[in-house]
Amino acid sequence: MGPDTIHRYARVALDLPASQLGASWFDYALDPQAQPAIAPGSWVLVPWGTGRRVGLVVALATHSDLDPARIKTLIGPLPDARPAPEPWLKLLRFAADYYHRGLGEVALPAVPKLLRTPPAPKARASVFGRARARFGAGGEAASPAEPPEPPEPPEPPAPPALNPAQREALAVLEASTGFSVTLLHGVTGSGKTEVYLHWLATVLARDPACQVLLLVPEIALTPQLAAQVAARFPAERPAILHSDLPDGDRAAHWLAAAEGRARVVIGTRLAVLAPMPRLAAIVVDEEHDPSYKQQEGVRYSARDLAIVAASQRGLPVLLGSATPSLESWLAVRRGRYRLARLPGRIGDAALPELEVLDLRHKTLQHELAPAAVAAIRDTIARGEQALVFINRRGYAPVLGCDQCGWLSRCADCSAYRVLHRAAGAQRAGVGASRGPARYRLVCHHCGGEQPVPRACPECGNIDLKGLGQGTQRLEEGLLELFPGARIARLDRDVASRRGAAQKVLDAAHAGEVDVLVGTQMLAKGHDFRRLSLVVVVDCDGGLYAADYRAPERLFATLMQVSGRAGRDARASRVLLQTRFPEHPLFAYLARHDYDGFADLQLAEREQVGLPPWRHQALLRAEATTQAAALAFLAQARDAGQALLGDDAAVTLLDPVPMAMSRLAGRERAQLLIESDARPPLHRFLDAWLPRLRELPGNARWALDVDPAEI
DNA sequence: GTTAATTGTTGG
DNA sequence: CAACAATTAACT
Repeated sequence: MGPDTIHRYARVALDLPASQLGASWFDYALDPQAQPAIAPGSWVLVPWGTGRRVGLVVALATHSDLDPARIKTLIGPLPDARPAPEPWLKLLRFAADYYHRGLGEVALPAVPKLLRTPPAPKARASVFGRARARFGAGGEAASPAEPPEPPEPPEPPAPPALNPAQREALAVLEASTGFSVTLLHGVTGSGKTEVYLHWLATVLARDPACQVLLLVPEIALTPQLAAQVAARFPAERPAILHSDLPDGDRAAHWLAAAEGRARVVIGTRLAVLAPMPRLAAIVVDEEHDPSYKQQEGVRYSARDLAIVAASQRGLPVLLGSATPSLESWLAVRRGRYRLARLPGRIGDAALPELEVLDLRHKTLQHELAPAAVAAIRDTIARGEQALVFINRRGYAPVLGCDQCGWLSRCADCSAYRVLHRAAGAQRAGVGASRGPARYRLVCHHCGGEQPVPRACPECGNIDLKGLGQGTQRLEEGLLELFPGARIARLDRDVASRRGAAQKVLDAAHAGEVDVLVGTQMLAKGHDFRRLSLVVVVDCDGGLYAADYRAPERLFATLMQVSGRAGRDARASRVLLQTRFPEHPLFAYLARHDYDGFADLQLAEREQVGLPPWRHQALLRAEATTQAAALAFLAQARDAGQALLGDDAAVTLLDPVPMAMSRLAGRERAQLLIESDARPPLHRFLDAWLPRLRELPGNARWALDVDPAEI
């Protein structure tokens, strides 16, 4: 095609499920005279059905295979939007290929809703202008293509001195040029964040216009990190990106990242898909955390995409963790990633003593072993804090009738509805059936709620009992065991009220809490000064679970929650309650021996051919009946096997119902695809997916590459 | 014989 | 995916 080629059509990617649609872009007629501004990477408005949509131009073309009568005319460029930067498009193209989705499905959800909503025809000011004005002063005055004014070299406050291990890690990082992946393996409290900040300071100082990206696993960790960044780099205003941001803020911060005005971007997994034209370095904190894997829509791994982005752009990326993922650990063992270690805690702090409490043949009080009760009592008496960790929120995991065996099953899911005490309700008697208005049954999977039945629906028994322990009941039990102690609870229910979580944390930091009870939320990133005891109520969930990743996750969670103890040089203890004290996981944990545990897990997985040695994709299907879901997958497998012939590079397993086979009234099943190498797997998927569209039946399906939960 | 709910089709 | 049409189920 010469420079004079007349492009009559634009190929536009839209946010539509391309794999089931059979097209990853749509043709629109283009008037070359009227619209010279439209090129690949342009954001445009197009007519779609009765309305209009925002799309991304992926190519221009001289002709279309479509009947010209069906082709509509492109409305025009999206007012005030700047073209998508090429390095960003390159990452999106990779993600679309790798996860087998259309470019539009990847690109459009990566843009804040406010910026990709077609403006009302009579709109006066563009949302882009407003978003620019909202982040930082004066940024919107810069001419479009120009990089932002280089900020004055900041005068950073004297940063804390690094210990030898931190200095060595920093030296490893600073020695890197071009693409490299460094795994920073540092025990809890070893000062990983300080290494991040020192490293980013040198990167930012090298080029006054460059940008850095810091990924964290949880929204709750962003304010803390943003405050640290603001203190260290007073001249920079970090852009914050996560899904809980109000629409206006999200647009403003995203645009500041996209236009290079924000030099430091801090965010959760979705931040990896923010365009950053002058990106120079990436940090992925707690890289092992399962939250980096998106669990709906395009199921990408933000950690993996961060590494791809770094590789495409020739940048260094730093992965930090106390318990690295086995994927990263294997890459270190293979020499693909560098390893830097922080083996000890900073200052005088020692790692806590871990003890396993055998729950068998013990009389428990509120599911606590006598030794745990005694340890909590001693801790309170010394004026120190205890953390009691339990992974189930609510009052009791299930309501049951001991006359006939009835249990509070969810009508729409294969799960039990959890007994919850209503917010604000004070301690109410003992049994759940007393004071019916104070309690309700909640499904943690579909959100369905119902009042507690007055009597057993099966046999009419009045005396229904909450079985087992949740955070609410444990809080109640602790109040009973330690009258007068200040007890605070933190879980998703508490945190759902705006500011409530911060209030609990502030109180804990201020020393106004003796015992903290809670879930995962308490395990991550917090630095409680007076905390000298951690009790894990139940470790057994992950020990013999069906999911092969369960031990890895349990090890990481226990390490993380243990790490809350003894951060200020006090002697500290961690008590792990279990009915399987002989399980090898505990021995590694007690020795703080991540390497030993990881090597053992890797060896086990190699033997049975699981990731990270082999590669997987998962086809999920849902339908009104389990039979329909399974039938769809059986046809899919047959079609796939026909494509494969006797090629053994890819294995299709039998369709099976999912672990949670029924969710929100839909029956779900899955089909696992395995391969020793990625290329044949992806070649197969490319050939296979278009066929699935042709299959009869009304199952909904979606592919998950590198599934996290099986 | 109408309305509501569910399933299917279409979009460039 | 969302809008819309077509078909089926639920009712005074």
